[in-house]
Amino acid sequence: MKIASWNVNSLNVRLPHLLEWLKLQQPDIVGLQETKLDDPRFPDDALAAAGYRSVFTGQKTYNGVALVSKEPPGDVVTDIPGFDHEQRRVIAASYGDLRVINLYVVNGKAVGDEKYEFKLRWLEAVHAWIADELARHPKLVVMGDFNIAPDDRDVHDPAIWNADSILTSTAERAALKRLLDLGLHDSFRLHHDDGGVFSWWDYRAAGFRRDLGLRIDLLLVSDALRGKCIGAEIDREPRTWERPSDHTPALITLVS
DNA sequence: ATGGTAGTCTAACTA
Repeated sequence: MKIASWNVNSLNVRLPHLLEWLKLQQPDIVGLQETKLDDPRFPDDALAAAGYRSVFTGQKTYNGVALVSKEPPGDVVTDIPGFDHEQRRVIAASYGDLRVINLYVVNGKAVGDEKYEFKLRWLEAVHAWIADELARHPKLVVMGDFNIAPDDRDVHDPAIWNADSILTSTAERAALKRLLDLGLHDSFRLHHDDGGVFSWWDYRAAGFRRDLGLRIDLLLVSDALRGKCIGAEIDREPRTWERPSDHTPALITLVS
């Protein structure tokens, strides 16, 4: 089965891209971030017509996450236990014995900013939640826009994206490592050692044309899924389409 | 060093 993560930066604008990509790739499960839609406006009818079930938790203008899938979801969670917050950034669901958590990690704005401090607190809460989920669901995928580039291979210029920069700072990377230390693996790195493969390019300064990107969209797989993850890719194509999201989909292939 | 773009919404915030 194929599982994907895509920050669509407004599902209202990007629905045609999503529908086209579902047709092309036929993924089984897709986690969306930054839908920027409140729940009554979520296009679940259009996705149902394309053969996909949807669960979602959204808000106007900002944030918003969803899971769309060919199989019906169960046991849906839309808040970090003990960390309820108005910002709609997490959704989890079960598909048989597979558990999927979809995250839109806080951006953080700049190192030292109050939003950065919130990012680190939020990641601590997510850590506790994932530890609990993993104890109950050995077959776990944690996907999303992590807003953290794991290491220097994942940035176009390590001099710019350094230990003091947002998305690459020491504390952010340490928080990601703490998640991985629970028994999760960056699926892309199970299959590729090369640098320069990115999932996000800034709209500004012709970032995509110049390939000034970062790899911040990740799918983490648990120990129990590690051997079943037979492929991990980033599909650059949707980023080449007209009026694209600034992110492009990341995906994995799992065998049962 | 600055500003560059996009989305939501028409002012300013977020990324």
